[in-house]
Amino acid sequence: MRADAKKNYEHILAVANVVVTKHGANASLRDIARKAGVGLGTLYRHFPTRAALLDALLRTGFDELTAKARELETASSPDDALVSWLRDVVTFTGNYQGVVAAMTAAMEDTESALHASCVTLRTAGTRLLTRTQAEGLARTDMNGDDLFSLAAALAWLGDQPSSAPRAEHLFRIIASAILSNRASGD
Amino acid sequence: MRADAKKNYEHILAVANVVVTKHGANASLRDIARKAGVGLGTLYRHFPTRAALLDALLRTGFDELTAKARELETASSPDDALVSWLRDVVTFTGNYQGVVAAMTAAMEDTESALHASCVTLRTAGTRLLTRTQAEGLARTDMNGDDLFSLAAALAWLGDQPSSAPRAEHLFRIIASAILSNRASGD
DNA sequence: ACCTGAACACCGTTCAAGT
DNA sequence: ACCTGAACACCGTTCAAGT
Repeated sequence: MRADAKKNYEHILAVANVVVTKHGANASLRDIARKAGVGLGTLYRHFPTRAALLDALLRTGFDELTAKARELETASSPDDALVSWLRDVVTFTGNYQGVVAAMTAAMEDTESALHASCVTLRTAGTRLLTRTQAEGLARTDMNGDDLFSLAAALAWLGDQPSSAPRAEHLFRIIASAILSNRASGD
Repeated sequence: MRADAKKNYEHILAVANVVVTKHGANASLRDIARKAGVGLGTLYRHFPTRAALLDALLRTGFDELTAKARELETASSPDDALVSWLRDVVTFTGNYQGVVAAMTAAMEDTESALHASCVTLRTAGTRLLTRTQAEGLARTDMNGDDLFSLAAALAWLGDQPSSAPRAEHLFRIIASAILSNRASGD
């Protein structure tokens, strides 16, 4: 990558971080290009899709969450590790309003630039869940997809002004559901 | 209302039902007007906001859900009534992709044309929840807002292709969390 | 009273033309 | 190689002009 191109890339990303933090994952790309003082085509050259931009924006955070999962795997009891990590995931994605919808969409679309990151995240969660289940501390009728879905739902609730005030409480309700070690109960 | 106006009103609503069912709650209003063979201003005259259109579209269903809640209150055991009603709410809103976001927004915005319907729905749910709690069959650290949030989250999950296949399973997980009669668990 | 559609200010996306 | 911004096909919303 040429030096000037790299500079543009970095600058667009920095501006995007500000704009997306403020206006959410559906922020105007035109607006980002404008604020970055760059042509609209330049933004598209570096980030051919919105998912590509979001992935570049979130990858550092995703990597940190993956690393965190590994630490927790040895440092904490299984149930504490799972809940603590889940909280981190929800908190992080909650920083970017609307990003969780992009993530659930990317989960299904293997062509999405966000796909790999989401799969990595799900894998990390699955490991923590499996470990907790093995100790009989989490319900066994759940898999990593369910965990990802519940995390996404909690993040989405955090985006809704009507639910946000009780987000922590809703988190605890769902966390307790995961940790109840019953078989598929109805 | 003049006869021709009424006819337009009804026809727009019928077309909107088709379009919103197919393309979701954010469907193009222009498209609806076009397909209804009506000027764009006519649509805005009858439905000044998107929320007003959605409310007109959903009110029948909301009324049915409210009536259903009353029936269940006398016909079923508290826990069965609550879960059965919750499932109906989730199923109904799940028919219109994206409508649940409009509902959570309307919950906070007293000026929204959807506000009253959402409050009515929440009230119906609160009654079923309170009754279940009184019998010691639902966790007591929850209120009607939480129930509404959890219903919304489940409906939202149903809209996400990555979660939809396990929507029923996720429903059961959350339903079981509501029905676990423990105090505020950590 | 009610309807129409042009007008305005925005989008996302593409691509010829420039350096 | 990379950048620019006009062009295209869409939006939501308003409102003067028509019937």
